[in-house]
Amino acid sequence: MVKMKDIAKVTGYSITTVSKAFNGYKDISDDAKKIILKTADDMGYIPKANARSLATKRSLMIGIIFDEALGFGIRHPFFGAVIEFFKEEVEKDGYDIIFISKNIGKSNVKTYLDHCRLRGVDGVFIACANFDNPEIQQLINSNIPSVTVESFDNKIHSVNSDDFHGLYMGVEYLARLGHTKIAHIAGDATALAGQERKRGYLAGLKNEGIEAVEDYLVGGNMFSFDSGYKAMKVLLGLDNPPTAITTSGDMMALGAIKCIRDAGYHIPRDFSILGYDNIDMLEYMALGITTIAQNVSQMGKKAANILVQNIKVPGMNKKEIILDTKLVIRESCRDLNQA
Amino acid sequence: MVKMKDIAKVTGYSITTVSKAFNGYKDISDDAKKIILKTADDMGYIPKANARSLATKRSLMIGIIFDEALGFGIRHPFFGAVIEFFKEEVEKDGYDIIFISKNIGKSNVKTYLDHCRLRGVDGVFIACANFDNPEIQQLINSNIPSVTVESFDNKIHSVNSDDFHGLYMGVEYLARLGHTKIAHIAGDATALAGQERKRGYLAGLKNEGIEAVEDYLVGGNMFSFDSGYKAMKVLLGLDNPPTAITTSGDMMALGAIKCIRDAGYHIPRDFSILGYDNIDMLEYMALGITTIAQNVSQMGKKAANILVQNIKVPGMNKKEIILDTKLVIRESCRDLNQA
DNA sequence: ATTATCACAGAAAACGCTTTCGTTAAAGAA
DNA sequence: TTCTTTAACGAAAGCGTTTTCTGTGATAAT
Repeated sequence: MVKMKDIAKVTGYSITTVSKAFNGYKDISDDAKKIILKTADDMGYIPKANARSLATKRSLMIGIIFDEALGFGIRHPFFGAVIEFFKEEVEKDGYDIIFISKNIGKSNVKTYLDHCRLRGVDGVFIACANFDNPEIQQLINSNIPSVTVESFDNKIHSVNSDDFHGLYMGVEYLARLGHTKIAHIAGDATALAGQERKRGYLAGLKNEGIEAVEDYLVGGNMFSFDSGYKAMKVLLGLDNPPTAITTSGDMMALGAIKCIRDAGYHIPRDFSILGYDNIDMLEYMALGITTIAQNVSQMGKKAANILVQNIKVPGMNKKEIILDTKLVIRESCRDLNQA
Repeated sequence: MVKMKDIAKVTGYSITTVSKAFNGYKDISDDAKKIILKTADDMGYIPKANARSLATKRSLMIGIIFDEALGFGIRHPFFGAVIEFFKEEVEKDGYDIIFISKNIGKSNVKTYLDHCRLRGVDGVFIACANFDNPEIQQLINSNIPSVTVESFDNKIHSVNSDDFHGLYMGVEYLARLGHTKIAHIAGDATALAGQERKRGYLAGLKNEGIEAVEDYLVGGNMFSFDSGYKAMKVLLGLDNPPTAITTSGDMMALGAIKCIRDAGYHIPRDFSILGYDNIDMLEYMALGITTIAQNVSQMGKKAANILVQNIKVPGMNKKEIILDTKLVIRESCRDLNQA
């Protein structure tokens, strides 16, 4: 592999000057620069990131933390998408992403922070994690710049959706369609998103003058398909079941739909369903599912921008960005007015 | 950050001996080793991968190439899953994965190979790529070990599904249900998978004594939802439309289903649909879609194993692995016998 | 008692790059 | 002319490891 030394030899310049040609130093003549760059190109020179990192203490790598109970990994319908947009954005600045897991190989790397240090990442994107996890705390208390989405911790930058308003908007829509018996399948109560969406649901109800029914508020553990299925099952068992069901995530909505269908009912004839997230999958379903869309691409991009910025200017103030949500109307909610 | 030098100072041993303690050298006493390891642990020592790579010329990083026209990136329903399993497997050996794209930042990195060299990856997993692409050729002709799935090139290890038999089995199943008017929405004709599945379809037909109808063989560009939708549209326009439609991918099947539904028909009453791949998404659909499952986890794992092996013993013979496919029966195919 | 073997340890070079600082010659100021 | 500034360049140290090779004292073999 051709290295700077080789270019130096061919051009007659020193290694120092060669290096300067690449790194925008001013104390080098235009001539020298031109010759060196040309020669480097001809010789097919590619700098070695490792060596460079060693010298500069910058790796141009960003770690991704993906600490979710569901085990989807990269395939997670929501976070997978956020990461994709995040990745595309940081690549513009020359960063590569790397997945941070504990237990890497046989080494003595045992924690997220260890792995970050091993690879010398310049920053870390905590895409999905429980902030009660001591390992996560250890990480965000370290000197490694970090950003997260869909969660909040005052030690770290975050970008979130306006989840409160999202569900608020959702029940507003349902009420407009004539629904009064509106349920909510809540997401993880320990997650910010789960809490906010539930709050939005409750506030939406109040706003419409609808009294909250205790039985209509179910779920509350995970955001999963199964959890949605189970929650729907209890809703179905009620003496006076709801006509519309809001959810804290599309996967739960999908689970609920499956449950409804298994019970022999039809959507939206018998039950109206409102999803949350607007994951890609919905595009491909035969039955169009009405949902509250998060701005996934913005979420990924903003997170990327903030992190990169923080890497460049270390002492940056904590930023918290809130993204608008949007109601995406498809076919899963019935208009009771035109019965 | 604590480095070997610090451990050396504290323990009184030399840097050399400290290094030996970590790397399984034999010319070090048990005592020394124990003391060094203990001290390292106490001091929270984590080796720096960069420095190590520089010295060893191994990076413990594997590049992932994801060169697909669809633009899904990481979110690709099929390859995303393969990559996840691949990742989990290589992590056991201490490898991290990194996504290889051209045009990385402002650097003079312009090709996949450039990016690989920049990062010094030990191997590369060509998850999805067109082997006619000169950049891909450049890469597999380099000295970097590589492996691919769902494609074939005699220069590189590959793991594939028995796609031929998959579709063969599919039409066999459909014929058993009483179907004789069986169509096929073909995948990309330039892709091995697309070709093999089509071959399997044709062979299956012949095996059942069913004459192939030219009009029943449609599609042939991409594996996408849209492509499936469009292909189904022409099938629907036929004077004598098929009763069953096999596809070269679940996304196409989903597109076809949408098309059928938009046209006011019902599945499986009016048309039977057979998917291919068994992507995760199918689990969550209200209508269970019968499909030919590829063994995604095995595909990812085998690819990982082969690549890691090849990294360790460079001159390894080219391997080609063929995985079994499996018919997964759900609800989308109608049994014509019990009409 | 002498030599060969062995177990253990460390010095030093190497990996490929960046960056500080010093040097030189030419140009400008006095 | 002499002094100061400036532009261009290179020497060398440093980043944190690994690895080869040499050295030493103790033990075993002769």
